[in-house]
Amino acid sequence: MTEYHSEFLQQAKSRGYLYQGTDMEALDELALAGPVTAYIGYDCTGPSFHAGHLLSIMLLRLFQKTGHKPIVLMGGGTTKIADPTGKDKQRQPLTTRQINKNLARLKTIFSRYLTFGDGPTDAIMVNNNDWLRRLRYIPFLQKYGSHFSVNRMLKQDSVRDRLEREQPLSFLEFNYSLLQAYDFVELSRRFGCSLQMGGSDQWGNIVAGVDLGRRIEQKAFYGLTIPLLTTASGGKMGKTEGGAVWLDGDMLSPYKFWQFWRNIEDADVERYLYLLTDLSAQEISRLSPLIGPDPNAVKKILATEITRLCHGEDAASEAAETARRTFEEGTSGDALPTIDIKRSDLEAGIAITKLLVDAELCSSGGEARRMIRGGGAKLNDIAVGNELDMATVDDLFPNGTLKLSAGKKRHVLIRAV
RNA sequence: GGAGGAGUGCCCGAGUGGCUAAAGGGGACGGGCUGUAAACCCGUUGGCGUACGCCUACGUUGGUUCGAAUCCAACCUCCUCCA
Repeated sequence: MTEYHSEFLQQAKSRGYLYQGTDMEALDELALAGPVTAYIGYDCTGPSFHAGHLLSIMLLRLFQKTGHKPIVLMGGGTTKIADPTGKDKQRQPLTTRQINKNLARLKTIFSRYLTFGDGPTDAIMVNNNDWLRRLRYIPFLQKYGSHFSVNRMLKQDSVRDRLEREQPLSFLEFNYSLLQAYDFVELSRRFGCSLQMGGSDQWGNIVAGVDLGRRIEQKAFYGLTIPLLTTASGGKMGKTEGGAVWLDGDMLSPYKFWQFWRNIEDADVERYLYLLTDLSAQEISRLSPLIGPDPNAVKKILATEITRLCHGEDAASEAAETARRTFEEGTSGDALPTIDIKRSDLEAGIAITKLLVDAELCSSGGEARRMIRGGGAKLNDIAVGNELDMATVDDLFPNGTLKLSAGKKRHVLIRAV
C-alpha cells in the first residue's frame, strides 16, 4: 500500500476512513500543498441523521482538523428527485416545505461537529436547490447531457439492481446521477471544490461527477469513498430497540444514544474508537490492550466520547452516570426516560399492561400481555407475575416514582403527579 | 395500442374454495447462558378483551358461494415480449 504524505490522508487511512479513491497520489500532493476544499452531500429526506451518517460527518471533521475546508451540501434540490441507490421502490416525493423543515433541523447537527464561518478552513453549508431549480431543460441537456453515456449509467449498481430485481425505476430517479455530478461542477466553480467524498454506495455518482468535471472544466477532480459502517458480524449499523440511532436528541435521548454505543459487540470497539471519536491514535493504542481483559470499561469510554461529540459534555456524563446507577447500583438515574401519570389514577390502581403501553415500552396491550407472560416485565425490578396485575400507590418509592422495565435494558420512571 | 405474467403480514416468500391470523426464512422483541457484548438455545411476533370470543388483514372496488388470499369482473400499479 502507498504511504501518504498529507496529514489528512495519512490519518484518514490509518483510522480506517478510506475505501475507494480516484487518484489518491495526486490528491495527496494537493492536500500537502495547501487547503483543499471538499464536499459531502446529504439528503434531507428525514428530520435527523442517524448512526450511519456519523462516519461521513466524522470524516469532514477530520478533514477540517487537518487544515482543509469542508462543504456540507444539503440536497434540497436532489431530494426532490430521490436517490435510487439502495432503494427497491421509489420514495414518496417530499414537498418543498417538508424538505425545508428537515433541512433546518439537520443544520444544527453539523454545528456540533464542524466550525462554520468565513475563514479559509471554516466549513460552509450550501443547498443545491439554489442552482438546480434554475436549470433549464434544453440547455442542460445540450451542455451536460451529452457527456453522459446511458450504456454506462445502466451499469451503475443502483440502476442495475433495480433492473435485475425487476423493480421500477422512473426516469426521474434515473436523472439523479446527472444532477449529483453537476453539483460537483457547480461547487468547483463557486468554491473551488475539488474533492467529493461519500459513502461507498455513492461511488458511481461520485465518479460520474469526477468525469463530468474533468470534461467540462478541464481540471482535476477527485473522489473518495468511506466504508459502510457495519458491525463485526456483518450487520447493518444503527438500530436500537424500536428505532434508528438518531443523532437528534429530541428523537433519541442522549441516554439511549449512550446505551447504544455501550452495547456494541466487543469486536467493534477498537474500530469505532478510531472512526467515531476524537481520541488520538496514541490514546487508542493505549486503550486497545484493555479491550480483552475489560471490554466494558473501554465501551464506556467509547460511548461517552461519542456522546460527548454529539450531545455535549454534560449530556454525556449524565448518561454515563445514569447508566452506572441503573446497572451497577440497581437504582435509577436522572436521565432515564420519565413519564407522568395522575396520582389519582394510581390510587385507583392502574393495569400494568396499560402502564407498559403508556411508557412506550410496548406498542399494544397484547404485546404488553405477552411481555408479562414471557417474564420480561418488571415493576421496581420485580417480575410482574400476572398480566392482570395492577400498580398502586404502594409501589411508589418515597420520591414519588416507580420503575417499570421491559427486559434488562429498557427502563422507564413513572412519576405520580 | 396488443399478448402474457405479477401485486400476500415489518421485509423476503409459500399458499390456488373451508383444517388460514395465513407455512418457511430474515428482522425485531422477551427469556436462558454471560459481561447491560457476540455466538448459541428457547419463546413471542395484527388489534381489543381475563376468557368462550369479536374486529381488521392477502393491490382497489364490486360480484359468485353456506364459505374467498384462493373463483369472476372492472380498475390501479409493476414486469416481460410485440408494435
